[in-house]
Amino acid sequence: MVRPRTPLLSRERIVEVATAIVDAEGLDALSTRRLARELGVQAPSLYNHFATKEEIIDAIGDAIVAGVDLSMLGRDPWPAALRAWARAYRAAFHDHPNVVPFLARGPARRPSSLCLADAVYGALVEAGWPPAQATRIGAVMRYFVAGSALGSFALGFVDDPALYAGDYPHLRDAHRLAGRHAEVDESAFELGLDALIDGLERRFAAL
Amino acid sequence: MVRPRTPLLSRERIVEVATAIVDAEGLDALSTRRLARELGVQAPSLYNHFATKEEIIDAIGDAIVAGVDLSMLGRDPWPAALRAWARAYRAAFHDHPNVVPFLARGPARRPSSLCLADAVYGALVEAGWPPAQATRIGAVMRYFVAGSALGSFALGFVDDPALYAGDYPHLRDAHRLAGRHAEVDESAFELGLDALIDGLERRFAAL
DNA sequence: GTCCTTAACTAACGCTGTTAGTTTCTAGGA
DNA sequence: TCCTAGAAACTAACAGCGTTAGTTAAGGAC
Repeated sequence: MVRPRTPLLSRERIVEVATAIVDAEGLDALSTRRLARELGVQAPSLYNHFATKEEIIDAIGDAIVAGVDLSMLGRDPWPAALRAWARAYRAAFHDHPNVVPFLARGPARRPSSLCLADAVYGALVEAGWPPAQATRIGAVMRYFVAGSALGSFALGFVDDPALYAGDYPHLRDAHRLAGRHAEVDESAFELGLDALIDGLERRFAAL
Repeated sequence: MVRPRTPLLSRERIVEVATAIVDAEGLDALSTRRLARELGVQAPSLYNHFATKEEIIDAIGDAIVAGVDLSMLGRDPWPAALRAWARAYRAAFHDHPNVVPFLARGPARRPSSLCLADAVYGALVEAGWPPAQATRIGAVMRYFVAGSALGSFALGFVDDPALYAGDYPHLRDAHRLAGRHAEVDESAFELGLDALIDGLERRFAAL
């Protein structure tokens, strides 16, 4: 087959199928040949639409971040806005955990990441935070949300009492965490978010 | 060359050289052939000491986490201990940023990670935190530290005013962040740590 | 109608992690 | 002291990887 009557590929379709593969089987499962096969095409054809495989993953990340709701920023009072936005941010990551290590790494030239940073920073400055502090709060929130999405804390513990019995006296019941990982991770996120915003509000009051 | 009189390889030596490669050139630069070459050996020889390449990276991670100071936990008052430990944890990650995406991912069967979890959880419970809360605080701290080590926030911004001028009204000065990334990331970490522990102390007082 | 660009192709490069099978040395037991 | 088992190196090879070069035909612009 040479140039078909209607194009077989588009950036959108490539990103869509690539996202499905990564979500289902992880970043390592995404190879150019595999992706091309699912698109009904040969691998080198992808290079008509993306310069490198990394650029494809970048586009996946951009699409995910673009889906984060930012409407509360600059509209609601900053503590409530920050809280709601952090939840939306985490939810977006949570739906695509396999992309998080890539997302959180490296410079974010991605347009939607910049848009997000702009909205958060802008909302904080308009609320009365000094610019230098607003920058740092943006960083803190990214640290916390990215860290919480990077991998389940609770799933880090294996459901096998024998593993902990001997050497780790305080982890006697840690094997039970795996079964309740969703609840544990969720409530830990909420606890951290509450404590963080609480601490920030006190600093804001003392400005 | 066949079996030499004294072994050329040992797990320690392999991990040492592998760590140097990853630190200097990133995870992608670590291939079995490259690692073997620097060890003066052929690639398959590595498989006499490790079952897979992943196991080698796991050992790198274990060595890094094993270097984190835990002595303050259970000795100092919990807020001070938590703060000092978080700094030590971050510093360990900071020295090996290329390993963080791997470290923070997946189940931590690594002995030193379990040892660390045991110490943090134990210190909190002994200080008077209810077990369920202690678990969540451990998770929160891992979220925050891992997120902060995963990638520089400030380096996410390129030192080029033109990139932000048009579309991102609040990021007019963002291009200056790159030049001060160490200071910005450090002070953001300290701000977040302060706010977080502040918020936790208030919750502790209200128990 | 001509010409340039686009989007597909085939063939190939050097690299990757890993396995199989071979060889030789070391360590331990009879 | 000899024998054996296992350890630790090797060579050769496999399938798959990302990517490039060069080819071909269709589409759109003048």
